[in-house]
Amino acid sequence: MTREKIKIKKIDNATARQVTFSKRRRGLLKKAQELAILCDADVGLIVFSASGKLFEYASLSMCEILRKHSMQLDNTLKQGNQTVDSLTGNSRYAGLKKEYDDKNRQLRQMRGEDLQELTLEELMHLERTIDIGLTCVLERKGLQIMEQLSSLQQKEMQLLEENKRLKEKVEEMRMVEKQPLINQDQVNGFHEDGQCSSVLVPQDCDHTSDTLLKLGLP
Amino acid sequence: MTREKIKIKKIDNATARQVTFSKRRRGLLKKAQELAILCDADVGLIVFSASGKLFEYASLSMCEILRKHSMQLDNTLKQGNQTVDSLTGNSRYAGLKKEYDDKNRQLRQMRGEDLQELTLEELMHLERTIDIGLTCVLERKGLQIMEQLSSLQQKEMQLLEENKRLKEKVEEMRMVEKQPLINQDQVNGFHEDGQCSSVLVPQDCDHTSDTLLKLGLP
DNA sequence: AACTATTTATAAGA
DNA sequence: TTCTTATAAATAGTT
Repeated sequence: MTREKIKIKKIDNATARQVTFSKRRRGLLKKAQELAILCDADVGLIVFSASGKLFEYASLSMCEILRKHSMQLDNTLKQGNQTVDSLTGNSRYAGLKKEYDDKNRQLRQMRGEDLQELTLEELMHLERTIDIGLTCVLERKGLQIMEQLSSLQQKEMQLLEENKRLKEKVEEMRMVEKQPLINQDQVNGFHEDGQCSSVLVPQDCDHTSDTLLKLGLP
Repeated sequence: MTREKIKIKKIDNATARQVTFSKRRRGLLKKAQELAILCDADVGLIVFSASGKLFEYASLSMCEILRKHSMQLDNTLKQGNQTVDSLTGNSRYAGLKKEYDDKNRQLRQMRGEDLQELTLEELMHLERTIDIGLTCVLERKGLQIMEQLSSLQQKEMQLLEENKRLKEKVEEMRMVEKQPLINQDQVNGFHEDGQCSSVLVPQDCDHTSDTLLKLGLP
């Protein structure tokens, strides 16, 4: 539906997939609502993102929708079968355990463990998956590094400017110093070498330290 | 959305409402499916017509979707009283859910997704983990390939030997053939060109085919 | 997040 | 219901 027609299959690029998910999810929720209102229908829509986040729409409360739905199931199947009750009990744990084991196996295989059971074809697919992951991580790492670099450069500029200002101030005060009869070094916290103690610009120094800490640098 | 723009409110005319329901219901189900496929999401859609008829779409089974949905509710209500939880075994479930979410996140990050939240240090650690995994997979792939190669070479040796034996047999029989007065070609299934029909060595030929099949070769 | 060229979805009519 | 068609909406790729 747009710049280019697409095939309905899983979008490879993770970023594009995420963007499309956001757009289409909104569209789907809107259409669900419109159907409910226009046609006086009861609609329940549940969407989980790949990362497990939940989005939902329900024309009534979702509970009402699910109650009606399980009623229908009872009508259709009528045998003594899996009711919602049994799903909320122990079998629910078993189901999650199964999913957990599966994710755990996938994770271990991506780390190079438990590869014995895999065929050559599966190994090549795994290799490609890992390779894509590595590429993404390297790209993100590069971005992260560039961010920190530019942040540091900016900080450097600020410090240089501050330094310059301070030097000017020192120079200026030295000039003043030569005229009055009383030497005011002790009072103002300045010394002959031109460096400043923290007394004069405590805010700036503290801010600098904070920034470095935020950057995670020693 | 077409010949004329309409307001999103209940359609007065019952017939028009029914027609619109049919059309939009189909559209909604289609979009739900597309979202599930394109974005690797889990989607469950339940629609009741005003007359109470049920229509639904679920990317997994609807039971799975509803189980996941009730799982999420657990997360939201997590601070509820622990006594009831531990009595009903819910805390055990919640714990597993937490572990599951963690594994899932790790897996997604190894695939190069959800990297925004990571620090540079974490990214570098992730890179190393992936790199090690990739090395292991490549090593295992190499082993797998070598195994298949040596298996094929062994098979080749066997076939060459068999070939040699057969040729000797053919030669031998030709010699015999020259002495008797009666030409036995028809009877033994041999021809002048030295090739053998499957009649003479059916076992061997079958065994060969089996081996090739196990190797996954065409 | 905003833009826009296209594709889709669909309201009305047949 | 189904088909057609003019038009409104949704959205893929881009910035």
